[in-house]
Amino acid sequence: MSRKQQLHRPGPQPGPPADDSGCPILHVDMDAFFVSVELLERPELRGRPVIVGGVGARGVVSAASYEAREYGVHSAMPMSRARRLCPQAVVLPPRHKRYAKVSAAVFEIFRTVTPLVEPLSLDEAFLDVAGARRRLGPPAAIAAALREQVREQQGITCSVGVASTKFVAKLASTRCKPDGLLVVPADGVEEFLHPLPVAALWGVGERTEEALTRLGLRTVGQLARVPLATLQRELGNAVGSHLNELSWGRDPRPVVPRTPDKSIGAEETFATDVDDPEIIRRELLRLAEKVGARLRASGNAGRTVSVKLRMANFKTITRSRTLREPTDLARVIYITATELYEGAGLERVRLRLVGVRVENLGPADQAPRQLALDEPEIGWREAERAMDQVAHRFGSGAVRPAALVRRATHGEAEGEAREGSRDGRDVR
DNA sequence: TCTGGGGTCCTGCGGCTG
DNA sequence: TCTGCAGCCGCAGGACCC
Repeated sequence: MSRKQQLHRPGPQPGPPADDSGCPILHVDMDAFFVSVELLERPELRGRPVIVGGVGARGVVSAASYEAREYGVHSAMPMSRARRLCPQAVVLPPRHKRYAKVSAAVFEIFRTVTPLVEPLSLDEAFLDVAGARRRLGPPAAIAAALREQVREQQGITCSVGVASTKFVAKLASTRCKPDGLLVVPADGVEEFLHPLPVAALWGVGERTEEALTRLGLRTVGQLARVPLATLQRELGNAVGSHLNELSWGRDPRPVVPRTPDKSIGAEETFATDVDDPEIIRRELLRLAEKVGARLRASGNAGRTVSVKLRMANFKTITRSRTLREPTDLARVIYITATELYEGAGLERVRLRLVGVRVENLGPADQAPRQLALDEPEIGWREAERAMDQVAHRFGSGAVRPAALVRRATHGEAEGEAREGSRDGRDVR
């Protein structure tokens, strides 16, 4: 579902089985995952162009069926453009909870093979099957069995790349989509990689591709032959050496089942641009509540609060502040975010997006905590935990700060209170 | 054409400190 | 006391990923 999938080409012709003896890494990627899940409940849409994505004025495509892709529709494309390219497409709003449920079931299947499962997103993961060979057979056989189980148990298809490294396995799965399996033998990595366009490499996005094109480099093979020092001079030390390594198929990263979160954030694009500071502040409050609740649910607290402000012309600025102590309290996050917003001097500027993020995370139970002089013994922390419990029992809208419910008390639907702020209307 | 929302990582700069 | 330097940290911006 990524931009990289536009690089997809038909896989190699069937032939004798490839040598998978040096290939313990599997990359499993669900095919058009969000669409596939929707089709489980709407089988009548099979074979038709289907798009899952934001249905608002500023939505983008989250996933497109292969039929829709034939019209040029792809993920991250503005929905307005997608509708123009494929007016007959059926457009469905995303249902992330539903996808998360199917994803969890698929990942359970993965874990019957190996505990070394590294999720990349809801719809893809790396598996290290080196330890499963004696029990389940060679990697290619394990991959085939996995694909079969996912199809049988969940009714959706996936593609699997089998290789010696994560990076090559990922390219292999992209290459054999949809519903495919591709083994890249350890001694065939260069032959596989070098004809590919440079944009196939991890870390080469639009900008880097432009820079490489300016250097006359279009394929991975061409890039591989450029001296390391030249790449580092043109792209920076880290990116230069990273691309040099990848171009030779070198990627020593192991499959890591769980990496701790480094930041937790939330952001919102308004349906129309907003220049009313009161509405912006209310949105910051809503986002701070959301981030605080997610921090507490994950058991984390963070020291750095940052806000993101995107103006009507798409210019984006961020402002951050590091606190003396880590926090997981929405109140602290909100106060800090508001001060950062006010300090940015954008109070009469039209904004299209605001975001709040907390970084420098660590376990909340190990965070030092000093009671402020004016803080009662039972204070905001306890109040917010009580809110968490109410939300857990009755749903996330059951209890909220007064500033976020005023409109609902005027006899309007709760959901509209939020939509109101997104519309840029004054909801005080 | 008109660009979501969740993240990670890198770079450059300036301030602080020993 | 002042200066130069290195290392660290905080901050801001940007590129990239799914």
